[in-house]
Amino acid sequence: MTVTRSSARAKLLDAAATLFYRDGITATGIDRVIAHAGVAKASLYNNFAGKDELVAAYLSVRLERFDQTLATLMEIADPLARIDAFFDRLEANAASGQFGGCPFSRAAVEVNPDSPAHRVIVEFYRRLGSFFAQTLGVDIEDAGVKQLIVCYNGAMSSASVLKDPSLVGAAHDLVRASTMRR
Amino acid sequence: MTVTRSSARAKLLDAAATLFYRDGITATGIDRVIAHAGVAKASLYNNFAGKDELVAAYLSVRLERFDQTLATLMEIADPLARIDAFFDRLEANAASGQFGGCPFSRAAVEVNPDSPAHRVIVEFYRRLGSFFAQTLGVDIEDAGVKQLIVCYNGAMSSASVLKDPSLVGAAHDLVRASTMRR
DNA sequence: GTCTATAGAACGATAGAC
DNA sequence: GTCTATCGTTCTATAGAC
Repeated sequence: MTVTRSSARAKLLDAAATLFYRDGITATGIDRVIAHAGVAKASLYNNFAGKDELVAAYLSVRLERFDQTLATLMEIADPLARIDAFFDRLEANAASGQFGGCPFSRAAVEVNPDSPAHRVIVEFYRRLGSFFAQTLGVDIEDAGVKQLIVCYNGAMSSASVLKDPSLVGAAHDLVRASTMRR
Repeated sequence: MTVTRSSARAKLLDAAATLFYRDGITATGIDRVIAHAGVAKASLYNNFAGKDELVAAYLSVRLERFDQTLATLMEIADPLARIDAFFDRLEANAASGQFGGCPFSRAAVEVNPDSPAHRVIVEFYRRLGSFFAQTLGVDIEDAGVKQLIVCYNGAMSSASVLKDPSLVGAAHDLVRASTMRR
């Protein structure tokens, strides 16, 4: 069995999720990750090619979870109700204690553009745009999609920097009032 | 004249502005800053207490420039035209080659909350909110102000991450269509 | 002399890689 | 655990301006 092997990998991904998101990627050293995971340093390099790959894997886990959320939301038939539910989830997240904004846009500031992590970030925004486009029944290049992306990023960024969850509500109001909903 | 004195400091602030904004703060080492500025390492520590203070000074220069922009915009009497002009400037900036999003929200990801730089970031958002509140003729805690902050952050963040200036235009459309303008 | 500039060595700490 | 590289910082030593 490869129980130990997968366990070390899982513990590392768990520790990475907590530390990279809470303290930042560059500010979090390898030593801190393995200490928090409770594994040996060699276990990291057995499971990942290096820190860059660990960062990419951390974001991939986030992306998977995001996909599941989108799949759940797609079960809502009414487009307007679906978008409402999307921003309701955002508001709930922002109100939670560990909230620190969008993990992908946060990471985008810290990773360099040719990093494997950057590909995951781009993929996240592609899926976000695709979700909005499907819901609005328009092309992904549509202005309405762009407005929703602006509202998402604005909500996450503002609520995070100013530590004020009510800004997500402001973004939600903006979405309700905007032309894209007609 | 104290040409030499102010020159080293100015060169350092110039180099810091370029490198911190383009490559990120943590990714930019002291050695790279002084090499780009063409000054000695001691000159940095003669003019600034350390890297943290240099980062704070870099953001303070940005804040000063932002203040001048706001002062110019305040000369526009009509509130709606003033906000239009604000987002027009954003669009122009985003279309320029060196655009990399809001320097303050970018820095917020990299500096720790008790850093001197963080105080400058908070001050930036205070002045941005104050500008919007004055223009709308409402309190700084008003929902309309929050919506404008969301649009600003959403525009800067989206256009930067996705490298698509048209997202600033989408944010502008959102502002035009929103309830805050009635 | 005093001040600020220069170049560069060297410090301890910590990074990522193996 | 050990390697090497680099981080931010401090210090030595010297040159030029007022």
